[in-house]
Amino acid sequence: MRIEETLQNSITNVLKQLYGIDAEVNTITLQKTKKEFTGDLTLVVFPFVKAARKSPEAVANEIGAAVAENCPAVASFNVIKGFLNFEINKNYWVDFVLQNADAEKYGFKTADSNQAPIVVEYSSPNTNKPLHLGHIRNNLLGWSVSELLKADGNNVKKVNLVNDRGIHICKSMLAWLKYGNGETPESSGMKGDHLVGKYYVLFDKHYKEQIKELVETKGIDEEEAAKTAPLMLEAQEMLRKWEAKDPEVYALWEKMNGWVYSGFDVTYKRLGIDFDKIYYESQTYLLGKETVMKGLQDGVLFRKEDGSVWADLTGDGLDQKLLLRKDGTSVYMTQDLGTAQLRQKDYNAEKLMYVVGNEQDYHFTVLKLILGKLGFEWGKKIHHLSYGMVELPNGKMKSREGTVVDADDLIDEMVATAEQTSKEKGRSDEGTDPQEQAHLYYILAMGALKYFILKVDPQKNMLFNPQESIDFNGNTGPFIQYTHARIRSIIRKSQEQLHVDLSQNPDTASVELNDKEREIVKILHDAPAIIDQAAQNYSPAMIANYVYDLAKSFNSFYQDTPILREENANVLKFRLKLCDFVAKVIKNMMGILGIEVPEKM
RNA sequence: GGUCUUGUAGCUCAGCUGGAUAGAGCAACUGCCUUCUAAGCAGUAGGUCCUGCGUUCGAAUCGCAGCAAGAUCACCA
Repeated sequence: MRIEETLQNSITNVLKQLYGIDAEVNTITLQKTKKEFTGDLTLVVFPFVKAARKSPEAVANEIGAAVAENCPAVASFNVIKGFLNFEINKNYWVDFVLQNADAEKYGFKTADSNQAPIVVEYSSPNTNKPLHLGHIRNNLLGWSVSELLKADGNNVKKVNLVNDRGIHICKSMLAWLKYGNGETPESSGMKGDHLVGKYYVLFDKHYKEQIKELVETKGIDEEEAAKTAPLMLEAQEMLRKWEAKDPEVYALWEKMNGWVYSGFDVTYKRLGIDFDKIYYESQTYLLGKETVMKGLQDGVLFRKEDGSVWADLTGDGLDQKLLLRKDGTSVYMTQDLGTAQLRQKDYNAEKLMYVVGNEQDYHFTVLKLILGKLGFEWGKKIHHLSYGMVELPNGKMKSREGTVVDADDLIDEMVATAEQTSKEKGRSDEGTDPQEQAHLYYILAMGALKYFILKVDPQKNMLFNPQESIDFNGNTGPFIQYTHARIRSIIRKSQEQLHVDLSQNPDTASVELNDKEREIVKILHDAPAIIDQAAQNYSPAMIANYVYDLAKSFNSFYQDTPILREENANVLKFRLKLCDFVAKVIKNMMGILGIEVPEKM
């Protein structure tokens, strides 16, 4: 039994015996004893002093004495004001290490693949432009939360919904037809998504020129000009043709989307993210339309005079929401009604999770409400994992102002920085395979980037300053990767030079724990609770902060405690076991973040 | 204007369901490589936890009000 549980039980009994207090076991909360006091776990006794009718110190002393009496694992206790600090027997910690050090995934639960899955949608790109830093946060978060939920024992399915249809892609297509001269990714050497993005920008440029011209020559206002500019009319015409499945338009659409997909694939691969299933909006929006029509028939929705279809949410304190335009075409909400159903049908999910920015909070409130009105009970299972925006020092990224941080560029820069940093440290040792070297730079770069993004609480907006490249020192991914590499180096040497047999446990009689070791052991001991907590909060940031604490404590220990130079064979072996345990937990926790850890660096 | 989110050191962030003297990293300043990898360690300095009121034995944490920033309230997605 874990020590917290043992103590909780004992304390519950003691409270009953001493004061007749009936406390639920799980209401007894123990906290970690602060560093400046001696002890491992602390009980705050203030909640019981009233019922006990004694001073906090007296209560703490009485409880402490009784618990120490009953629990062999308690080595001693001390009382400071109303705080009862228990010191746990060294044997408990030592045994804990030896019993768990060899576990491949300490603290991880295994998922039952038969249970209803949590379906996590993330990424959800538009196919008209390449991915940028905002998408990076979404992708890393969605992937990592999925892994986190798996680690906590859930069956998880990762899905992507590609927004492949609509006026935006028509704009790129039109511009390519007009100004592209048949340019392809092959002919230009450009990544497909960037090539298509280039024409999206080009459309906007020419479109703006047309508007300006219209305003100047015809004297109409800008709003009117925007609606009547020939390019816009052509784009809309193209969309109509697309919906009518005009063969030429359709073929072009497939060709250009194909370019984008292969471009995305490269970026996804570099980011290390993947999906179990990919949905395409072009294949789901019709179901949304049908659903709306049915809702209309059932009288849940209503039609306005102009023919548009709406949901009335005024009874829920919200507004009316458009679901079908007067010309019968669908909007964003319409297709989301379709995809949600399809997904529910495909997976019969326990939870439908959407990793989408907080700018769409309103959309998801409405989506759930409308699904409920349409009679879909499972609408309640939708959970919008809402995360904050990535901001630049001068505010939000704006594609029109050219302040977008491109995903591919950023990754390239990170890799270059990693290589440069590595060389400055004189770590580009000769003799190593260049491919291995390149892989190291890549995982360090991605480690820095991923950690930088994931360590921030998802809910909060975060700031990225392109001027100051992401750090490799301090509270960073590479710091943790470095710690891992150091440990692996020690383990290697213990095998190659000292031939220590780690498959046998040491005799623990002579093993004592110094403060640093005890600190590390306690952090390791927390791993299961941290995974649990992080999963409940959908927060990879909690994992990031945990693994940083662990690495930091290890480095402090490493600095002043000899490991390979330890002469007592049992102590040596115990320390190696502890090191190995730390390395594994670092590796596994970083794995949840999607960060690889190197054997050497 | 309504709704939602955020506000902690110069900067970037932790601080979990209320608990002891609010913690890290970066930047600044001091030390430590002949010893297991210095991408490290040890230390100094840096705080009106946005403000006020309330709840509580106890509030950065909970409630209310205010201030500030952001998002949203589209026949965009």
